[in-house]
Amino acid sequence: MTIKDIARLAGVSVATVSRVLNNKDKGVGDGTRARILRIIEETGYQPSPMARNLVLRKSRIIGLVVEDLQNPYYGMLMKGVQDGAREKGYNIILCNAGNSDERENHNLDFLTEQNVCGIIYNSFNKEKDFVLERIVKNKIPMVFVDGRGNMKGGNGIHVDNARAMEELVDRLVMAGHRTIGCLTGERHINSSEQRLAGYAQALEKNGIPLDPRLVVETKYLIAAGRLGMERLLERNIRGLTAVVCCNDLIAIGALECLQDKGIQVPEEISVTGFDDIDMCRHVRPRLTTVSQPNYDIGRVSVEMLIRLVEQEDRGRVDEVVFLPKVVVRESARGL
Amino acid sequence: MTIKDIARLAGVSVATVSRVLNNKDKGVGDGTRARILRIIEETGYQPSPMARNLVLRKSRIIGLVVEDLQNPYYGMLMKGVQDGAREKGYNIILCNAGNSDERENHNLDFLTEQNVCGIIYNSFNKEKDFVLERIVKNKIPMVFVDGRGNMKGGNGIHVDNARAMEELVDRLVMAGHRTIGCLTGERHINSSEQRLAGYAQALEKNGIPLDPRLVVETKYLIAAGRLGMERLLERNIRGLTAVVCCNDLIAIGALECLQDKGIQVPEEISVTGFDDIDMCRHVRPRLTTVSQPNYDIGRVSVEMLIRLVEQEDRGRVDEVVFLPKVVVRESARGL
DNA sequence: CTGAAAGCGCTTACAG
DNA sequence: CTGAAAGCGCTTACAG
Repeated sequence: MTIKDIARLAGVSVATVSRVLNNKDKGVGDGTRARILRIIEETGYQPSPMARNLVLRKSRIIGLVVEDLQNPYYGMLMKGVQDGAREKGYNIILCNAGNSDERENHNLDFLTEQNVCGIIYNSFNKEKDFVLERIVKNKIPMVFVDGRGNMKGGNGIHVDNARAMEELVDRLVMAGHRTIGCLTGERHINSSEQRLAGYAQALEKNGIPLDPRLVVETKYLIAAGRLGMERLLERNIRGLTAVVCCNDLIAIGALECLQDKGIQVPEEISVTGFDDIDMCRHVRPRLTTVSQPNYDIGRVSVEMLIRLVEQEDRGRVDEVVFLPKVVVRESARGL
Repeated sequence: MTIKDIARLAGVSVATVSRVLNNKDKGVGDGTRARILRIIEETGYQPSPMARNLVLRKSRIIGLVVEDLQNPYYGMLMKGVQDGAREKGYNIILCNAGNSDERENHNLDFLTEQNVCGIIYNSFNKEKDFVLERIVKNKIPMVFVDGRGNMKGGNGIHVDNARAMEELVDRLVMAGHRTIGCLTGERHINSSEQRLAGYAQALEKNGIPLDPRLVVETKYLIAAGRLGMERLLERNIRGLTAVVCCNDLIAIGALECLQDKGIQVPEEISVTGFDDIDMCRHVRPRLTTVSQPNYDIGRVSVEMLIRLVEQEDRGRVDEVVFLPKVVVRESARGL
């Protein structure tokens, strides 16, 4: 069943069918239009996206690159992106950024080969500027999710990581904590860097000097968080009563480490996370953390991208900033 | 950069370029081939998948339908499917089956409209036979993952849920448990039904009559597991020392319920899950469960599907059965 | 071994 | 308002 069949059935030319299909060019007689519509309905005809895309010289496929499919944080984001995309008739190709440049290059090859019409990039990692360059060179519209603040040339959704972390630490200080550790992700991960910056700002604001021994760099993984906490503990810092973690996975690892050592949370040490993944509600003590509207972030980013793709006004730079909010549960004392 | 440009640059016809691109029809002079290859290399030319698919009348897009994107169980599965697909140059369109028929129909519309070359279906739900019918009618090759045993006409990967659950319950009985509850998922979910069957078989095998009050139907969700456990407890069944759950989410809910009521796990009641999601290792006590090779399941299913798609021998029915294995952790006494 | 030509299913100026 | 025709970038008989 092709457009030709419909044309034949309706006794018109394919051009006319195409016109009603595209609903533009109002110039189609009401009678003709109705007849064609009825036939399309009856036959269940669906135009071939391949042919259409070929002539339009663009696909309706969006590339979505995330740092780690396994990170539960991405569930909602993906769902938001998908729902938004589907509503407008777009598809998603999902890519795992992983940690290697090779994989990253492979992803980009794949995406351009598939002729994606745009890319949503959520793996911002300062070491990966070559990615940015490649995409920009290819002139593929893109939106960065949670990239760094000054993504010149790219539109973006940002989460004000620094401010949220600052608020969290501020509240900790209000609650009487003075010696607060910080377990970060890898240095090249933007979100981690920003959260660390927020931590530093809060201390400064409260006139507490930042002791570098308080911060230890780990990775966004439970096992790494565990190790990080161990290392922090080994430093034997006097008066340590709280540690903020740059994501939930790290915090959960920290929790486990503390528990293994018989250190009470939050009585002896308070622990906080960031992201509010599902697990936060199910570990004990329940994790106090910072939540971001991930579903919305996903949705807004596709919408932004589609607007970009369809309007072709690629010059404009949009920016939407979300402010995450602190979710108080049980793992931090005094909040 | 199109095939025409390459042809011009190489001083040959597009037909020849196409031949070397497709690497078939050995009939291309060695010199010519080398020259063309070099030019392709130099220019970084990539053939348009749209054009190619149009003439070949098939896409290289695979539809992957899963029951619930949010269920952490799917992470690895998806990864396996993706890796397998990408290796062969296929794309994935991911769909959430959700619970409504409407959504399901919408998914199918979307997938056929996108002209997927095949479907991997992992949402088997007996109430959804209409889905099966639609797909079969459209003659789209598909493989069922963990569907029911007798998926006539469809190839499939099966997990021997019944046998694994039987083994688990068997071991529980060996360990001295005689009164074992069972928290199932919804009745129309195949995996749940099969796991329940395994439970029943183990009891029978051990000569323990099945008390229907011991089984309560819940859903594959933490909150539902909690409620289910509550209901089971309300029945005040004497001598209840263990409860097996048809998935990990339910088990985690059960754990929480028990904990709320101050009932010790596993000292007073043993609890087991199924699936071995990440969280199992991070709840306390760590959850004893049954693990499936999800990554492999994903990989094998794409490979199966691609073979099906490419060989066009759609008559043949393949079947691969995986046997999940029990993972002993802390939540069950005596294993 | 290689090329000219038709065709995949659509869209869109260009005429009328 | 409607149609004939060219063209999107490829593949594949059919000739030679």
